Amino acid sequence: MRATVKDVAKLAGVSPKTVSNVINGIVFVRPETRERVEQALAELDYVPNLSARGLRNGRSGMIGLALPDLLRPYSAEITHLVVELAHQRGWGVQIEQTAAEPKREFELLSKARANLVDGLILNPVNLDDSAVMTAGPLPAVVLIGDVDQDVVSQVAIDNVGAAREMTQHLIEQGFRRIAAVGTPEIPRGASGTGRVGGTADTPGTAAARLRTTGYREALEAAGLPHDPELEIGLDRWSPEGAATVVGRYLEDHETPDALFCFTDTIAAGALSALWTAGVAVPGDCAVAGFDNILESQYTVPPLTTVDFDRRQFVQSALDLLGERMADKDAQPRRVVVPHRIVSRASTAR
Amino acid sequence: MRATVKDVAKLAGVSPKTVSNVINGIVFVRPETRERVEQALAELDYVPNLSARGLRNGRSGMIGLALPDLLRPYSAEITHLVVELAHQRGWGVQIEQTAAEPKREFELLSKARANLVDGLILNPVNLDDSAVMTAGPLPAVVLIGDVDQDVVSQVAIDNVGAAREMTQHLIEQGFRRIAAVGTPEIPRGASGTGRVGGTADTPGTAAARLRTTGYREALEAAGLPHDPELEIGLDRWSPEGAATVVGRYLEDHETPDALFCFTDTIAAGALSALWTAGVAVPGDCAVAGFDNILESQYTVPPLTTVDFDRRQFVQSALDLLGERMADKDAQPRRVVVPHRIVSRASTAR
DNA sequence: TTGAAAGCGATACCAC
DNA sequence: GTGGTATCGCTTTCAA
Repeated sequence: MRATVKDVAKLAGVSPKTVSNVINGIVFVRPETRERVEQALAELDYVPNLSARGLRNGRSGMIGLALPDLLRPYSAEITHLVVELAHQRGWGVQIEQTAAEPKREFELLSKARANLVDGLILNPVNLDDSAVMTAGPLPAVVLIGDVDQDVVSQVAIDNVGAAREMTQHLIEQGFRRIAAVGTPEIPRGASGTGRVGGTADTPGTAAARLRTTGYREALEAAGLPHDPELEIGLDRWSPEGAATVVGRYLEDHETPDALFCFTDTIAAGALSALWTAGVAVPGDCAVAGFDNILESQYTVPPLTTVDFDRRQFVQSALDLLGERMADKDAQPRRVVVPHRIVSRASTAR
Repeated sequence: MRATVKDVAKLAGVSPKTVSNVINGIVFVRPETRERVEQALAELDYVPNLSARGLRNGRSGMIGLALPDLLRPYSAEITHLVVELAHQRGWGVQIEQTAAEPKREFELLSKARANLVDGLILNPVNLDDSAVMTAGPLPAVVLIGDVDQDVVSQVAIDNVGAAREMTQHLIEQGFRRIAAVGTPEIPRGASGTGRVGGTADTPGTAAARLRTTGYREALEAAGLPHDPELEIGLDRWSPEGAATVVGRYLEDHETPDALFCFTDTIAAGALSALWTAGVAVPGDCAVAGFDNILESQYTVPPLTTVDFDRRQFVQSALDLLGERMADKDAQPRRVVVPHRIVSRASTAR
């Protein structure tokens, strides 16, 4: 059986409380006592039982991280940073995948209330039916990603602005027929074309709607026509989906001047489809992405994309989470992390 | 304050034990009693305290997953599967990054012994100085990846065989001067060239050594000369590292017929470097990878690579872990998951 | 079938 | 400074 504080206390000839004091190092302990205790700790190879500590303290020392789809390189980057930066604060990270199912988000919040995690970083896909909006006492939660709420703290980027600027950038490069890839897809029904314009009440992820808005704003500002045919819908932001849909699109549509893909992952699929179709990039069709994942610097050709400081993004999320964990009644705050356009060969003229 | 079993019991007019019985559903409870309890549970919005449960049961219901570098798409795929498949078994997943530091591996094992996780899936980079080899009572641990030990259970692929087959495949395609990218790098000292042959006592990761061995075996079997100049060392398996090293290599070496990159991530960097240097793939130089990450199907051109059933890989790891968690004295087992060569355009003749 | 009470291990309160 | 001791919330003998 593993050693407990009691065993250590007995061996060191002190009380459990003293052992605890030594371990947590808050109260002053006489050096010679400390010495004895530490020796006993080492001798018995003492490891504290974190469940017991958690029970007593009401804190587990862990936070939860819930992302819609862990499979994507983007998720890997977020996870990497959360784990690294949380570790610096002495927090462990429990990871979850919501797969865009609100049900899973509920489970997570409940887990947080079950004291298994002290806080939760949640990337909701669609807040309308998301768990956070339900009334009731919430654990410490920080939302990452752009959704419209002010119930809990949030860190986001300006999706509309970024999409507008990217579209504008493409226009400035001289491209005119600019397609958007990843616009909201009709969830059910006659989705034969796979294209649909997002309106206020159109289903789809928040980011998809916002980026579509920015795209349209830029077109309008430049006096370019809004062509619904150029909004290519995707029900899931995956390379396989993008490759399939873009490939099919190229078969029966005139090739656009440029594709503005709503994530780099989509762009990877699009590049693949264009290559398969024998369309030169950027010569016959330019391609831009969004997120600036690490891999996008090494695609062929390198990808123009929207960059934001992911480390600061995550750091902010942890800051906000820390605030809420320390003070349950802290005002929800919203942090917007700046972004910028990174222009690479995929949109060169 | 949150409701406890006691509160629920009081409200339902029963004892805590009965509430517990209802919650865990093991013992038969009279339907009308159950009804009352369930109503009370709902009314008080009861959520069990998992720390308390963990303390009492000695199990937390969570497993740990420790990967060397969470940043990679490969890590994302593993994490995705572990989270999904563990969830099916009712396990939560705590995630960690070892960054190839044995120190972190130690911390994790200690965390496992601290009852925060019931088991640990560990992907060690270099077992020689890895924590698992230290004596002492180990928690349930399963190793993923090819390292040489029989202390704990392990799931792996045949790295030597796969590398041999891939090299052979390239030879069969007619390539002769085949370079290997990702061979073990000298840790310190005169690493001016960035190339070094791995020998038995050469430092480097286990996978790097094993894949190098397979590569050499195939060359030898085909009667091709072993040219140390064709073993391109990498200290870290990242696209940026690969792009830099391969780019530099191309400047002062004759371009090989083919590059066998030891991961798809390396291959992505290599493809980028070749594109930058104006070397056509596969026309002037073929490229092959290893792992068949999702993105490799969509690179330009699509990447020939070594595929293995990642889902089965992870499923096996969880099976083995389950065994060890159920029976501490279960014999360590070793599962080897089959692999196959997937030939795509990047090595077409 | 259900109730009473002990105890998992660590910590904080209150004495000394 | 340090020692007893109650307590966190849940589960589980043992009785009834």
